[in-house]
Amino acid sequence: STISTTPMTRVADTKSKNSVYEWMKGDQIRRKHRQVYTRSQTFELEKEYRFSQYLTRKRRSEIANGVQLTDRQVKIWFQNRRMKEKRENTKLWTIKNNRSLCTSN
Amino acid sequence: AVMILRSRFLDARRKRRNFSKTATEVLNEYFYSHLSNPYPSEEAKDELARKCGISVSQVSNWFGNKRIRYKKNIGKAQEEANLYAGIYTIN
DNA sequence: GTCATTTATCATGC
DNA sequence: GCATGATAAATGAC
Repeated sequence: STISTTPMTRVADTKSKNSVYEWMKGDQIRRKHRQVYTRSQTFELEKEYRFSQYLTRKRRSEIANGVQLTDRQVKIWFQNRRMKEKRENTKLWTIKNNRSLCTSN
Repeated sequence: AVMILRSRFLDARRKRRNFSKTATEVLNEYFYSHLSNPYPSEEAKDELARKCGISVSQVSNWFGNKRIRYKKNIGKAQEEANLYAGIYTIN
Protein backbone atom coordinates (compact mmCIF):
# COMPACT_ATOMS: atom_id res chain seq x y z
CA SER A 1 0.00 0.00 0.00
CA THR A 2 1.02 3.60 -0.29
CA ILE A 3 3.24 5.17 2.29
CA SER A 4 2.25 8.52 3.60
CA THR A 5 4.84 11.25 3.40
CA THR A 6 3.95 12.67 6.76
CA PRO A 7 6.68 11.94 9.27
CA MET A 8 5.25 9.90 12.10
CA THR A 9 7.97 7.39 12.70
CA ARG A 10 9.68 9.02 15.60
CA VAL A 11 8.93 6.18 17.94
CA ALA A 12 10.99 3.63 16.13
CA ASP A 13 14.13 5.58 16.78
CA THR A 14 14.79 4.59 20.34
CA LYS A 15 14.24 0.87 20.21
CA SER A 16 14.24 -1.46 17.30
CA LYS A 17 11.69 -3.73 18.90
CA ASN A 18 9.21 -0.88 19.03
CA SER A 19 8.97 -0.46 15.31
CA VAL A 20 6.12 1.29 13.57
CA TYR A 21 4.37 -1.36 11.55
CA GLU A 22 2.00 -0.89 8.67
CA TRP A 23 -1.15 -1.35 10.69
CA MET A 24 -0.20 1.63 12.84
CA LYS A 25 -0.17 4.03 9.93
CA GLY A 26 -2.99 5.75 8.12
CA ASP A 27 -3.90 7.97 11.02
CA GLN A 28 -3.57 11.72 11.30
CA ILE A 29 -4.58 12.22 7.70
CA ARG A 30 -8.01 11.68 6.28
CA ARG A 31 -9.85 10.84 9.42
CA LYS A 32 -13.29 9.37 9.30
CA HIS A 33 -16.06 11.82 9.82
CA ARG A 34 -18.85 9.88 11.36
CA GLN A 35 -22.18 11.60 11.22
CA VAL A 36 -24.40 10.97 14.19
CA TYR A 37 -27.93 10.47 12.95
CA THR A 38 -30.76 12.22 14.70
CA ARG A 39 -33.32 10.38 16.73
CA SER A 40 -36.01 10.97 14.15
CA GLN A 41 -33.79 9.66 11.38
CA THR A 42 -33.01 6.52 13.31
CA PHE A 43 -36.64 6.11 14.23
CA GLU A 44 -37.78 6.25 10.61
CA LEU A 45 -35.08 3.85 9.51
CA GLU A 46 -35.95 1.47 12.31
CA LYS A 47 -39.61 1.63 11.42
CA GLU A 48 -38.87 0.77 7.83
CA TYR A 49 -36.55 -2.02 8.90
CA ARG A 50 -39.30 -3.65 10.92
CA PHE A 51 -41.40 -3.65 7.80
CA SER A 52 -38.67 -5.08 5.62
CA GLN A 53 -35.04 -5.89 6.32
CA TYR A 54 -34.10 -5.46 2.68
CA LEU A 55 -34.77 -2.55 0.38
CA THR A 56 -35.31 -2.17 -3.30
CA ARG A 57 -33.40 0.63 -4.94
CA LYS A 58 -36.63 2.49 -5.47
CA ARG A 59 -37.73 2.17 -1.87
CA ARG A 60 -34.27 3.07 -0.68
CA SER A 61 -34.38 6.27 -2.65
CA GLU A 62 -37.72 7.22 -1.16
CA ILE A 63 -36.47 6.57 2.35
CA ALA A 64 -33.29 8.51 1.77
CA ASN A 65 -35.26 11.49 0.60
CA GLY A 66 -37.57 11.23 3.57
CA VAL A 67 -34.87 11.21 6.24
CA GLN A 68 -32.47 13.55 4.47
CA LEU A 69 -29.70 11.00 4.02
CA THR A 70 -27.97 9.77 0.91
CA ASP A 71 -28.87 6.48 -0.75
CA ARG A 72 -25.49 5.18 0.26
CA GLN A 73 -26.06 6.06 3.90
CA VAL A 74 -29.42 4.31 3.92
CA LYS A 75 -27.94 1.27 2.25
CA ILE A 76 -25.14 1.06 4.77
CA TRP A 77 -27.52 1.64 7.65
CA PHE A 78 -29.56 -1.39 6.63
CA GLN A 79 -26.42 -3.46 6.24
CA ASN A 80 -25.24 -2.52 9.71
CA ARG A 81 -28.70 -3.05 11.09
CA ARG A 82 -28.82 -6.60 9.75
CA MET A 83 -25.43 -7.31 11.28
CA LYS A 84 -26.65 -5.92 14.58
CA GLU A 85 -29.62 -8.23 14.60
CA LYS A 86 -27.39 -11.17 13.82
CA ARG A 87 -25.10 -10.32 16.73
CA GLU A 88 -28.03 -10.06 19.08
CA ASN A 89 -29.39 -13.41 17.96
CA THR A 90 -25.98 -15.01 18.34
CA LYS A 91 -25.68 -13.65 21.84
CA LEU A 92 -29.05 -15.03 22.85
CA TRP A 93 -28.30 -18.37 21.25
CA THR A 94 -25.04 -18.60 23.16
CA ILE A 95 -26.74 -17.91 26.45
CA LYS A 96 -29.34 -20.60 25.88
CA ASN A 97 -26.69 -23.06 24.80
CA ASN A 98 -24.64 -22.48 27.91
CA ARG A 99 -27.58 -23.12 30.19
CA SER A 100 -28.29 -26.48 28.60
CA LEU A 101 -24.68 -27.50 29.20
CA CYS A 102 -24.85 -27.04 32.92
CA THR A 103 -26.44 -30.38 33.59
CA SER A 104 -24.06 -32.80 31.98
CA ASN A 105 -20.32 -33.28 32.44
CA ALA B 1 -41.20 17.63 17.92
CA VAL B 2 -38.58 18.90 20.28
CA MET B 3 -39.37 16.72 23.24
CA ILE B 4 -36.67 14.27 22.36
CA LEU B 5 -33.39 15.38 20.89
CA ARG B 6 -30.82 13.84 23.13
CA SER B 7 -31.96 10.55 24.51
CA ARG B 8 -31.15 7.20 23.06
CA PHE B 9 -34.05 4.89 22.73
CA LEU B 10 -32.94 1.51 21.52
CA ASP B 11 -29.55 1.85 23.14
CA ALA B 12 -30.53 0.80 26.62
CA ARG B 13 -28.05 -1.86 27.61
CA ARG B 14 -24.66 -0.38 27.44
CA LYS B 15 -23.62 -1.58 30.83
CA ARG B 16 -19.91 -1.83 31.04
CA ARG B 17 -17.85 -3.86 33.44
CA ASN B 18 -14.09 -3.79 33.52
CA PHE B 19 -12.35 -7.03 32.71
CA SER B 20 -10.44 -8.84 35.38
CA LYS B 21 -6.80 -8.04 35.93
CA THR B 22 -5.68 -11.42 34.69
CA ALA B 23 -7.84 -11.14 31.58
CA THR B 24 -6.30 -7.80 30.73
CA GLU B 25 -2.85 -9.26 31.24
CA VAL B 26 -3.57 -12.15 28.90
CA LEU B 27 -4.87 -9.80 26.23
CA ASN B 28 -1.96 -7.40 26.60
CA GLU B 29 0.48 -10.26 26.50
CA TYR B 30 -0.89 -11.39 23.18
CA PHE B 31 -1.10 -7.87 21.82
CA TYR B 32 2.48 -6.89 22.57
CA SER B 33 3.90 -10.21 21.54
CA HIS B 34 2.20 -9.80 18.16
CA LEU B 35 2.79 -6.09 17.79
CA SER B 36 3.72 -6.47 14.16
CA ASN B 37 0.32 -7.92 13.38
CA PRO B 38 -2.10 -7.75 16.30
CA TYR B 39 -4.96 -9.41 14.45
CA PRO B 40 -5.74 -12.72 16.16
CA SER B 41 -7.38 -15.40 14.08
CA GLU B 42 -10.78 -16.76 14.96
CA GLU B 43 -9.13 -19.69 16.65
CA ALA B 44 -6.88 -17.40 18.65
CA LYS B 45 -9.88 -15.30 19.60
CA ASP B 46 -11.67 -18.39 20.84
CA GLU B 47 -8.74 -19.35 23.01
CA LEU B 48 -8.29 -15.83 24.34
CA ALA B 49 -11.98 -15.63 25.13
CA ARG B 50 -11.82 -18.92 26.97
CA LYS B 51 -8.74 -17.95 28.93
CA CYS B 52 -10.17 -14.56 29.83
CA GLY B 53 -13.67 -15.71 30.58
CA ILE B 54 -15.22 -13.29 28.11
CA SER B 55 -16.99 -13.63 24.77
CA VAL B 56 -15.33 -13.64 21.37
CA SER B 57 -16.98 -10.35 20.44
CA GLN B 58 -15.56 -8.84 23.59
CA VAL B 59 -12.13 -9.98 22.50
CA SER B 60 -12.72 -8.32 19.14
CA ASN B 61 -13.84 -5.14 20.86
CA TRP B 62 -10.77 -5.14 23.05
CA PHE B 63 -8.36 -5.52 20.14
CA GLY B 64 -10.20 -2.90 18.13
CA ASN B 65 -9.98 -0.42 20.95
CA LYS B 66 -6.42 -1.43 21.77
CA ARG B 67 -5.16 -0.95 18.22
CA ILE B 68 -6.70 2.46 17.70
CA ARG B 69 -5.70 3.72 21.13
CA TYR B 70 -2.18 2.39 20.89
CA LYS B 71 -1.89 4.11 17.55
CA LYS B 72 -3.01 7.39 19.03
CA ASN B 73 -0.45 7.22 21.80
CA ILE B 74 2.33 6.06 19.58
CA GLY B 75 4.20 9.35 19.95
CA LYS B 76 3.86 9.46 23.70
CA ALA B 77 5.37 7.24 26.30
CA GLN B 78 4.00 3.75 25.79
CA GLU B 79 5.59 2.20 28.82
CA GLU B 80 3.10 -0.59 28.73
CA ALA B 81 4.86 -1.89 25.66
CA ASN B 82 8.10 -2.23 27.57
CA LEU B 83 6.31 -4.12 30.32
CA TYR B 84 5.28 -6.83 27.92
CA ALA B 85 8.24 -6.51 25.59
CA GLY B 86 10.83 -9.21 25.80
CA ILE B 87 8.48 -11.84 27.04
CA TYR B 88 8.41 -13.33 23.61
CA THR B 89 10.45 -12.78 20.53
CA ILE B 90 8.98 -10.70 17.74
CA ASN B 91 7.53 -13.47 15.61
C1' DG C 1 -24.94 -8.98 -0.44
C1' DT C 2 -21.81 -10.43 4.25
C1' DC C 3 -18.48 -9.20 7.52
C1' DA C 4 -14.13 -7.89 9.87
C1' DT C 5 -12.32 -3.58 10.43
C1' DT C 6 -11.66 1.61 11.57
C1' DT C 7 -13.05 5.75 13.81
C1' DA C 8 -15.77 8.65 16.59
C1' DT C 9 -19.08 8.69 20.11
C1' DC C 10 -21.37 7.14 23.99
C1' DA C 11 -21.82 5.34 28.87
C1' DT C 12 -19.85 3.82 32.70
C1' DG C 13 -16.05 2.85 36.36
C1' DC C 14 -13.30 4.82 39.64
C1' DG D 1 -11.18 13.76 34.96
C1' DC D 2 -9.71 10.31 32.02
C1' DA D 3 -9.50 4.97 31.32
C1' DT D 4 -12.18 1.54 29.39
C1' DG D 5 -15.72 -1.34 27.23
C1' DA D 6 -19.62 -1.15 23.89
C1' DT D 7 -22.05 0.77 20.12
C1' DA D 8 -22.91 3.70 15.89
C1' DA D 9 -21.32 5.30 11.02
C1' DA D 10 -18.23 4.24 7.41
C1' DT D 11 -14.78 1.62 4.71
C1' DG D 12 -13.03 -2.15 2.16
C1' DA D 13 -12.14 -7.05 1.20
C1' DC D 14 -14.42 -10.75 -1.05
